Amino acid sequence: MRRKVTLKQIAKELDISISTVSKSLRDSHEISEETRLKVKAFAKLYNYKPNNIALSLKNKKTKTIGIIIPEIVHHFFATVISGIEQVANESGYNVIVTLSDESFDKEVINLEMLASGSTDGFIMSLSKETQLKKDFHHLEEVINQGMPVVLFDRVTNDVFCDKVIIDDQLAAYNATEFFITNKYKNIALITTVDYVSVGKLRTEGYLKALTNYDIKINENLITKVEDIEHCQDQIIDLITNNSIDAVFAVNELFAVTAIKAINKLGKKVPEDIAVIGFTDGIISQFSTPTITTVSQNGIKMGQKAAKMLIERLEKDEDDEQYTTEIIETELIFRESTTT
Amino acid sequence: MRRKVTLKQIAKELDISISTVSKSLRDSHEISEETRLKVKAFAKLYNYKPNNIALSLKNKKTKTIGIIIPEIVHHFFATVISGIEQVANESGYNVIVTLSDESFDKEVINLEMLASGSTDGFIMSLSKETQLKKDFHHLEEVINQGMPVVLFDRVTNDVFCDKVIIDDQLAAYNATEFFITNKYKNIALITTVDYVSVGKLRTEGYLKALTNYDIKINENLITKVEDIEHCQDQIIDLITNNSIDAVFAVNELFAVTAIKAINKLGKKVPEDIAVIGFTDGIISQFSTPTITTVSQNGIKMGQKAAKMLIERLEKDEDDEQYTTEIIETELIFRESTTT
DNA sequence: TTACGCTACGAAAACGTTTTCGTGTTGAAA
DNA sequence: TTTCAACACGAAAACGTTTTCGTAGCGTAA
Repeated sequence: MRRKVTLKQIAKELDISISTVSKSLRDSHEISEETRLKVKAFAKLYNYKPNNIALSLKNKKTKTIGIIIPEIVHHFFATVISGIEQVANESGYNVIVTLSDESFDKEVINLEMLASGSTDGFIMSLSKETQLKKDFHHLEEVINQGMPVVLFDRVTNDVFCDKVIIDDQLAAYNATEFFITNKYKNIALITTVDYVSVGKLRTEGYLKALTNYDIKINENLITKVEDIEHCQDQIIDLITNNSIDAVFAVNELFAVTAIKAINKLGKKVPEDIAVIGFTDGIISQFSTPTITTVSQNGIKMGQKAAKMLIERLEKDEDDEQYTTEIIETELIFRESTTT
Repeated sequence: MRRKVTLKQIAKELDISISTVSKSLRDSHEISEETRLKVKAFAKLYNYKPNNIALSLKNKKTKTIGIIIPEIVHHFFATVISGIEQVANESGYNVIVTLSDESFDKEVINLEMLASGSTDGFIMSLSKETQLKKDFHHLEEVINQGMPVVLFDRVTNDVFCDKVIIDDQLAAYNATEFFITNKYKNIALITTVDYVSVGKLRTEGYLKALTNYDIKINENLITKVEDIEHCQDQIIDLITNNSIDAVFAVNELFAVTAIKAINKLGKKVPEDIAVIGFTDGIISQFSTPTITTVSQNGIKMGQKAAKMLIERLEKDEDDEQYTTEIIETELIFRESTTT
């Protein structure tokens, strides 16, 4: 087993000093060409690679970005990671991923762990529990220590940092408006409980659209799902007990569940009831019928977040001017709606 | 902005030596209780956390596991990461994820980058290109340097290391056998090109089942998809031009595409044609009809891989005895088959 | 008084780099 | 012959830890 070779070993082997080896490899003009070539040949032969850890310690930079997300099995978050990874790699950064599992405690633990030297900055989306507790001390702490943080998707106004979001309210407004202008009268909403920031915003967009078009809001048509695992019953209730011709769901899961419920009740999508979802994930693309949905463009979101973070990392003066970037959404028309 | 506090700063502030501070925080009996408490109080006040990078350099351990996978937006890989992350966290390890994007070069670059001190070991699944080239020098290199590697799912016999896989052949055999014993006569196979190791194995399982039950193999019923993006046409051809009553697909995408093609041709699943897929992902769970599939249990796979890696990391003598763990699969019955 | 053994702490090395500064040698100019 | 620059290299510090070893001060037993 050939262990990793260090500058010291090369120096010893060639009977020169460590400094000379280091300078040779970095093409310093201080070193004669003879020595330089000799060292380089030797280094190549032994496949020398500088030790990242030592470099990190010396430079006080790890060239690593920490990502903390609630769940990785959500397609949306996976696409965001993919976007982050792309631009991070281009700029020579690594990406270290941890999951909060929607738990406040895990979020704090992961943040603190990564903040102890492992990463230069963070890109994160808040866990549900954190949004519920509204406790952001852990974020303020790391920001205070000079580590930049970029929040995406599930953000909060209570923390001052860069953010990248979509205009959830506008996107929901547009989806609802599409229904309205296409003569749908009874538009149901399937949404989350209010403490999920994006869910609340999407609900507001729905309400705003109805109000703007002078449509009376019927609370019976609004279902707030408490327990995602068992949303099916609630949704079936909604569809059974009301005469509706359109459903706007704030995520894919609700949308597909609605479609299945509608089918089960002997009605057809989109002929009897049209459906629009949120998040252009696997489900929307492959469900039958395929689902018209609001595309969040996770890749772009990740790319933007990474760019913002890296930009802040690479300039030394830390200005306190934070920006919130809004990624435009798009209504992707598929089979669950007619035009 | 309160920068991170170090031992040196605490020492200076309290006018004692660095050693004393370090020992106090680690509850050394060498230090008087008075000093110990004083230091601890001060450290707590300033929220002292040891610098991971410095520790890594000193201990020659990073407590970090490197993951290299082809794609993160594949649900299966996401579940594996989730499994890895779980047991890694429990053992105090971090997880750093990089993506090869199915490219050999990116796989090599990421591996080398992480091998230069960033991680203690690797868990990876080979990129398609790597499997095609059969070039594993990069893996041998890091293994030779004493870094343990655990390969999962897409593995190779050409590299000596721990592996965790499912018995792809057996799983495919069982799925095919299910069709056979339920009186299905004309069982089609939709699979990948042969250089994808798991695809090949699943194909073999299908063939073996047919052979064992004395069913003549009809090459026309076997479609090897070259280009996943445009698999639809190939699959439509298959179903149009042959009289089949069952389809075994080696992944979710092929399965759902087959179902859509079958529907388009005016036939019904499962009444006219039954379908079994592979991978219990989002698609299988939410497609209409839901898809009977072979569950790979990515979570379990990730957990096992992480356990194997950590076990090897924590024992100092490196034995050359490598094991290949086989995760049992399960046929999950849903609506795309009748029983 | 001497010898010894604690107690409580500090100095320094080590991990692997990079970089600043110092210095010995050489050759050329004065 | 003296002086000085240029060249080529080495010593050492620094990043933040942990740990080994050394030791000053003090109390106690002989």
